[in-house]
Amino acid sequence: MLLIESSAELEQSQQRFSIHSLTKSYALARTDDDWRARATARLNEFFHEARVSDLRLPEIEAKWQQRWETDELNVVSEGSDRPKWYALAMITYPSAHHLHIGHWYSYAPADAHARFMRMRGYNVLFPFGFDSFGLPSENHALLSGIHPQVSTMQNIDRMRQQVRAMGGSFDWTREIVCSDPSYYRWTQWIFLLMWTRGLAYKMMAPANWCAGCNRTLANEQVLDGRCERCGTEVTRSELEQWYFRVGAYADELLDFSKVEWPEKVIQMQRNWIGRTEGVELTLEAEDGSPIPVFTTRADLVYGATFVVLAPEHPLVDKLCAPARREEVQAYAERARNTSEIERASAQRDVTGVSIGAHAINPFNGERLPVWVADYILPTYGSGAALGVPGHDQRDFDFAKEFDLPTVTVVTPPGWQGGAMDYAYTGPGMMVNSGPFDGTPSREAIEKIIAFGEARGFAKPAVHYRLRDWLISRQRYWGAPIPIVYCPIHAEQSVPEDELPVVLPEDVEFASTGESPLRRHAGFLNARCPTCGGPATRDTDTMDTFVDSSWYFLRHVSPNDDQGPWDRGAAKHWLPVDQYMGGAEHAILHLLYARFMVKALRDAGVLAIDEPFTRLFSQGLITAGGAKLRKSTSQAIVPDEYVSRFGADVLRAYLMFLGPWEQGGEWTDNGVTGLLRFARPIWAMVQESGVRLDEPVGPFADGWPSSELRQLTHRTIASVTQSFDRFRFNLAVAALMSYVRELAQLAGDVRDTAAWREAVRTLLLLVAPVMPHLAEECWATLGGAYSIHAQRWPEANESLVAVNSVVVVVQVDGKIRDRLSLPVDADQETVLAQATASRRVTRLLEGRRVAQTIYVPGRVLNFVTAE
RNA sequence: GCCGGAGUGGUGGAAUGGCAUACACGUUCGUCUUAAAAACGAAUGCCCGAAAGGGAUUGUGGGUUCGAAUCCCACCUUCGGCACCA
Repeated sequence: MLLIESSAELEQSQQRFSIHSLTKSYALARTDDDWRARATARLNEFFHEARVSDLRLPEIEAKWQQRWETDELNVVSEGSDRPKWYALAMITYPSAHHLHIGHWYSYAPADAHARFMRMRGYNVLFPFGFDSFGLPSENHALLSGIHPQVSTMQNIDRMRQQVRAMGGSFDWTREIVCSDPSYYRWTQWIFLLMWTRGLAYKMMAPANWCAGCNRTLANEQVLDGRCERCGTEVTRSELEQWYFRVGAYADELLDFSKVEWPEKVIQMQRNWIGRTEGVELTLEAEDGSPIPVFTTRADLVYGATFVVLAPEHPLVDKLCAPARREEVQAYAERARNTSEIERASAQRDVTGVSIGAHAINPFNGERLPVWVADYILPTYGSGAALGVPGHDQRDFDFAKEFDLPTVTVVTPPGWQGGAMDYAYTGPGMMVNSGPFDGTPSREAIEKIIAFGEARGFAKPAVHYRLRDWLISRQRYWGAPIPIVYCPIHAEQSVPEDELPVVLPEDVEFASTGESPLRRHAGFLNARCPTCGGPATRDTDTMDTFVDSSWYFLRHVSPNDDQGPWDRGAAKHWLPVDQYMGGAEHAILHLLYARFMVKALRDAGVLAIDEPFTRLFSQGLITAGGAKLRKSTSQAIVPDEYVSRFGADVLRAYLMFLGPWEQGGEWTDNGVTGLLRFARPIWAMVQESGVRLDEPVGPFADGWPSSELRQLTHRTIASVTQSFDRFRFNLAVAALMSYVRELAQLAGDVRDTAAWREAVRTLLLLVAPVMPHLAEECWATLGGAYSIHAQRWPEANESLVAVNSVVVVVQVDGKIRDRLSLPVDADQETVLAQATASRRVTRLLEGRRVAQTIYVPGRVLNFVTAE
């Protein structure tokens, strides 16, 4: 007989329990028909009672919400000696007039997890904030005439109420509102710090302009050539704008060794940063001007037959032959005016113009014609590229269109030396490459770089797709950029003690969308901090992503007026231990926040490297297949469900829908199932006869006590593990099974210690999911207030351990019987029982058993010959 | 085109090398009711069968293994990210 697992592995496998095996073992061992029938009859009666008991969750919820608030139950204590846990759900944008089901989907599980961590003994900081600057409020003001300040604060009030009604255990004393001067004062302070350190700079550059919103956009805010907010085609316009030098941190931003994030998010950030290693070659134009070109394929340099510059390239003008000037300028003009979306959609249309100049390939001295073409982007690399039509499809198409020669320098498989009808991009042997002929192309890359480096026309170079973060917005409702312009002293920062630069309230919104700051004399006119003479303020405000890239730092000391955060508090609380939020912020917000933290660290005002140690990226909830976005306000209003079923039921339902990271489709089909879960808990508690202020007492041996205790402790293990892994759906499922089994057992175990333990445990395990119901039941049974301040139950390992197993008997891999055996049954016993099975012997009759496989505690497989 | 995730009953989902379909929703029948609703109970993935029982089954096709939803290869579908990026 072949024993698959060693005994050490067996031991391990017995201790290690999967959620599935626990679920399976829920079924009580006692299953004789007689007992089952009686239990069922009792159950019937009991659930009938449950109906009568008339659980009124909305009333209970209001009561406890009030009490928790009065008692400041959720206010975190600074002096605790418990380990700290900073849990944070992504800051909310209060553009909608109310919370929709998507907000609930984000906050309910986050809240449950924070509650779980509190009960596990952590001192949990769990604050809430509003990312309240931004375009929608301003656009709303244009239509309604209501000042953004007013509408924003109204929205915030409403949302605050709703979050409370949800039973969120947020610490409201640490709330922040980004549009409050006490907050944006420090946003401005951070801006100036960046400015001082050269990380904020002003530059004239083509910027993404959205005519719909009347503002510039960061690259990250342009989706498929359109504005992420209003869908208007983005055009490029030459503007002087403020940038944050994110690029300076590109390499460090690629280092994820200090975070435990989902691989998917890390991958997306890597893509976005887009680091490419290559080599920069310097070609020389015939007039002596150096033309740097970037390439990742140094092995192809001998295959270059032309050079292409971006239409915007500064050398175009200088090198252009007089005869071609007119045509080239027209082409460049056209390219500039072509929006991104057109440039992308005109996919295979190859366009370009020769500028009538030549550059020398330093490797072989060949004269290469110089062209401009819009497939070369001014912002990537040096804005110039070698055209290698033999080995690059775009170059190939280009050469074909304009009759430029093609040279093969890397042999394709089976190449006979003829002309190719496509570009070969794979590896091969070097040919037509002077001294490098016969070298495998992969090796040639390094050799050619070394060759060029030794002669001074090549140097290794790294390029990034990531570009600096454009933060200027030509709008009113944002944090003003604290810079003034003096005719004598030019750009000057507003002195720290004059911060914040406050947004004037008496403004008129122009229907054009032009920022009212530009025409507000009181705001515009300032004084030069150096000479005291008249100066003009910068009228741009900062991108709202600036506000949200540091708010988690402010939460540690939200009312500090000496600095953006208190050093001691920051040292204690940071970084955020568990960050939770939508996958749609995987790039923008998370990347900016990481950049900000690194920049602040290097400025010496912060001592952490990463803002968020753990990240949970939750999925989107959809309705009718469409995204529930704040912009498409076809929102489902949760308040209705709250008043009908109770917040606890809605919370539990959202957690039960499926894995949190996957998101899901909203339907109200299954809500009643969760009501059917809540009601028996309530009814059972009423009938339980348990007093929580009395000791549990000594446990009895034997049925039903020991059975019930096993059930209880396996449930503890399973629910705990599920919370740890953010599998809220499984936690709820385990609790549903537990309730059912308890109801069946109730009649047999009343007045036993095991029963008292079970009821107590049930309430504790339910508390994170249905905090109000749990608190109410806890109080009903005389438990010490509050259940949410109790310790999470510990699973007793010896009760969790499985003591009897079902061994599956297979014949040729097909299951033919199941044997119920003690967990320590030896092989002989198992084999004897298996061979005694009629179903097995029948199949083995007349066949020879060639091999017997036994996996202890799991499976016995008879493999027959022929 | 490149990178990554996903595909399991009528539906949401569970199981990550060893009992496929836990837990729910829905459906059918039943209890209660004058009736309906609600509530509760029983049955319920598919095919054959009155039943006992048997068979096929985790997007498709192949492979590895005593054993595959799970690992490998190819393909299909779908979602997300990147994309004239040199």
